[in-house]
Amino acid sequence: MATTNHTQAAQVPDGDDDERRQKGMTIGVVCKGLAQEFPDISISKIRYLEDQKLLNPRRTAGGYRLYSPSDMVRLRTILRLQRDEFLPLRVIRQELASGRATDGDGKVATESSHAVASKRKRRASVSVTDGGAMYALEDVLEETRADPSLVRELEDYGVIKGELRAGKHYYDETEREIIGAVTELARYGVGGRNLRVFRSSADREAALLQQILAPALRSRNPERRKEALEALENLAAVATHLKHLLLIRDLRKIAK
Amino acid sequence: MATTNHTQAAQVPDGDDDERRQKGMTIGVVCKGLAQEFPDISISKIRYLEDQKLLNPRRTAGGYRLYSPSDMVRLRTILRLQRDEFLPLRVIRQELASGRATDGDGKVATESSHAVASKRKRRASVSVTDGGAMYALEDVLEETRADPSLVRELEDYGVIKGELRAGKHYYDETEREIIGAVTELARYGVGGRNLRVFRSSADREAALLQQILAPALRSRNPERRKEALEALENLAAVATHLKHLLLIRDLRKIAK
DNA sequence: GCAGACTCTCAAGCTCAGCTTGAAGGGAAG
DNA sequence: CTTCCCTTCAAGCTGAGCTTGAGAGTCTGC
Repeated sequence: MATTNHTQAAQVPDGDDDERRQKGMTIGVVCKGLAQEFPDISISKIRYLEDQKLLNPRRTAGGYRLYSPSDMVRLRTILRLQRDEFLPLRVIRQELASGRATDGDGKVATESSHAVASKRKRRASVSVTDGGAMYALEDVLEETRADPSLVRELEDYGVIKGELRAGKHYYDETEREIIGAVTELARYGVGGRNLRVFRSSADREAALLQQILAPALRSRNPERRKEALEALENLAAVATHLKHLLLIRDLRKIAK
Repeated sequence: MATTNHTQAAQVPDGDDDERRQKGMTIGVVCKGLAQEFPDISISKIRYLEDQKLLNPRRTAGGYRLYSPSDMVRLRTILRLQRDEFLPLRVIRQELASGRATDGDGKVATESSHAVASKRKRRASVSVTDGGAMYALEDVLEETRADPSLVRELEDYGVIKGELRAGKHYYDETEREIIGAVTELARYGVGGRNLRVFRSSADREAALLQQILAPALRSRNPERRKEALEALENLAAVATHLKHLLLIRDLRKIAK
């Protein structure tokens, strides 16, 4: 940790940067890179976080951990939630699982440590209005560590559809996250065929919400339409929250 | 926590209320009073908080602690910050010292109109493992601004069930939030009968998750069971996230 | 193809926050 | 005066969040 490097790239020839992006960084490199912002990071701590199911980096053939850029983002998020929001790991895990934990990123150099400002930043992926960003299949696979056959399955089921550009498949942000979530579920043993359950309930709800907001949505008055879109988004958020609560309620019966 | 009390108020005649306001309450009374919202409160814990300089109640000539109403507010704030925001005591102490801790219930009337669902801070309620806190019907109505008839409707539908203690209805944290969410939906025009949609999908998912974790949940090995419970919780979070993404996906088609 | 730096797993241990328990006693109220 | 309820203080317990060490394997450059 003692090394005083501002830019961690400085030590490394430019050529390696590409290589690192592809291959990922080893745990020691990751650790040194984070030592700037998080002085009490350590290799063993990073391994511990993995042990606690907060990370899941790729491995080399020999078993070495390889951290991708998105692993880094996730790791940084974890450390920030821990340091700034005082969240226990168990809660951070949940926050990440529920997609709630997009943090403010930033090359913000010296954020005076304990500024606990809750910044409500809405994720693009949970917004009805599409951001428009697209991601290549290979990037998505790398980032989510998804099984390619699972992606095909999702396409077959019509859950996602992607887009074909120049012979490559591209997915929007929501689709990317769907793939991530499904991959996560698969790790717990929820197979592709079970997704029908989720899909059909989403369809039913969408129909319900549409029905309620249909008049406003069809309005030619742009102001009114915008309001309707906002309402739609809020409704979606509340509906999701309610569904979660009902699920919890059911699970509690099961669990006891 | 040895004492076995069901009802905290029942033991005390009405006339004492004034007296208590002036003289303050003893630690035992305080403890019983808080037991509804904070089931794991205890006399020793309250004393511990004082030891940690978070409280400083008056004393009688004989050395008994006497808690004033403002002591109660402070104590409640402390417990809420600890339970809901996961703040360590050291941080709570600072927050209180710097006057930042205005949170909680309060008679703060300003929160009326534009309070658009900004209270997403709630974390405790999304856990499968029930905290055990209970809230009186009137408090819930006041807090969620729900229509009493709506609560009845929910009970009739079997969505919530409440608990009858000493002639009063009590609800747990999840039920309280369900009431809040449903109230919010009602404001957008989603009526009670539409809740079937949500309810049935929750039921289906619960069944699915149960099926997957059934063996582990039935395990007699407590360690294994605990792991299963954690997995259940994570699964619930991911499943909810996925449903949200799917809903968003559907709504996008509708919106455009 | 070997040295040396780096990494792996797994079990045990360590520290601190946040309480709990028990002993030994004094105050409050019927 | 008796019966709870309350007091302090010291010791102990539990779980979260890592650290350490042993023993073994991997990677990289020369």
